[in-house]
Amino acid sequence: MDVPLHFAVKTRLVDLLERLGEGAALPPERTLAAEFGVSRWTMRQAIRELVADGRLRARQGQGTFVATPKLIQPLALVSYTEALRAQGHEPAREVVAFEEVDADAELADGLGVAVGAPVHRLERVLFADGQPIGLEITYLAVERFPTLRAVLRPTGSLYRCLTDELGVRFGEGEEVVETVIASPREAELLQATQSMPMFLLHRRSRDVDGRPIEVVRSLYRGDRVAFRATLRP
Amino acid sequence: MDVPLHFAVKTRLVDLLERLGEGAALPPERTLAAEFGVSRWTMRQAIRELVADGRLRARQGQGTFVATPKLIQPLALVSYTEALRAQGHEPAREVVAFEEVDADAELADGLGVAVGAPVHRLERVLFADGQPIGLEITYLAVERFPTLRAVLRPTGSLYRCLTDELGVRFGEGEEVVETVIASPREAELLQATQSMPMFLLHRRSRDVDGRPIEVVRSLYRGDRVAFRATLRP
DNA sequence: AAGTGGTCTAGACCACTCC
DNA sequence: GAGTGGTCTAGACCACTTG
Repeated sequence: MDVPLHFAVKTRLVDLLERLGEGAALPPERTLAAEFGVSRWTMRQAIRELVADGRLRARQGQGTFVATPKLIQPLALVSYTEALRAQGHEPAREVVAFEEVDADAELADGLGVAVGAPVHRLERVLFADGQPIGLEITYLAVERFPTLRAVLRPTGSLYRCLTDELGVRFGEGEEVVETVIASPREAELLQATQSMPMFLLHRRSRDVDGRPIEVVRSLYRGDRVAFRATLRP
Repeated sequence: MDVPLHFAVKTRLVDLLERLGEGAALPPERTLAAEFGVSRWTMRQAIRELVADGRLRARQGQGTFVATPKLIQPLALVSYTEALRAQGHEPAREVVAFEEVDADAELADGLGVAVGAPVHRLERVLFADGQPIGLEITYLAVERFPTLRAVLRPTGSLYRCLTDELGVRFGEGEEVVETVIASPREAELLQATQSMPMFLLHRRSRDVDGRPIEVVRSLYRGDRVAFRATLRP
């Protein structure tokens, strides 16, 4: 046995799902395990990896299906709404929380306020074509944007609100991208399988005068999303 | 049982590894499972996630240890050598393969050559402080760089060779970043646990005149690496 | 009620490292 | 040889969706 059994199974499953079309249903795990002559654990390990790779989608109580390609999002200071529309997808948002919190050391540093200063905390689930793909938590200083709660339509574009109504001119930002495993709460909000790899993005953006605008922590489903960055020397 | 048992175990393990210092050894899986009153499978699931998150490192035959923080690499058209040195780490490379292949449709498109044209294929493992963190496969057109094999020192910087010796002036590039699960071969080359989440990067870069330079496919260990991008509006 | 994927157990054997 | 993590089995029960 050169490679692990579950990987051989994975390879055979790839053949199978390429013969089936996009959206097609796979046979049940138990049936596949019996057909392949492996235990259900081994079959599930193979399926689990294909789900993480974005090749399959598993839905409890329904079955396992061949997935559609990943969505590619730009890594840039642009509106989620416009970026998605530009690619022919339908964006939507759902507000999970919109509250005021006290800045901890990291937030204070990123927003240029004192530790303990009031900070807007806006947590939203991002949808593409009706499916949840990301969870975004945005922090903005209350001191700088005191009217935000009054001006922002929760289902509208935050970037549009900031630029059009509050006169913000975005300058430069930086984003750190890493992979993490989703927590149960995060997986539930994103309607994703638990323990799946996700992107964790940490963003700090500034306006054209170099003043801090926002600190953003976002979580995107690794099985549904990829990012495109423009590189410079 | 609100959250899955393995997640509760994971939470308790985080407490434990924060009490232990960086580099400290954890008790064996079987011992921990007994202490926590769970099966070894459940304990392994929790440990597996912490390894994927970059909090633990498991070494077969040795034990499990508290990991060091992730390395942050720039998403930019810069030399791996210089980027790593700038952060106080020691870069190294190991050539896995350096051969000529025929361009398939995707390579031909990315390199601006005809399908079937000869293409350099340089596959290297990237190290930081002696540990493998990435696997990089670079494709360059033989037509454009006929002397590459003669000029490039395999353990040296490709970017330095291209700019200093072959007169290339890098312009702009684009990189698509996604998460994937490592194959057994890839995991072995990177001395990583199998089935771990990794970054898959697809890069195309051009010179200042807009001519294609290279197509790069890289795989970075998700448990050891994060990326930093500079954002523009 | 039946069938699906999701979690978990107990136990086995293998591969590797160190003594 | 002893002890470690890595893979795999057989079987159980739970949670969810659809008829």
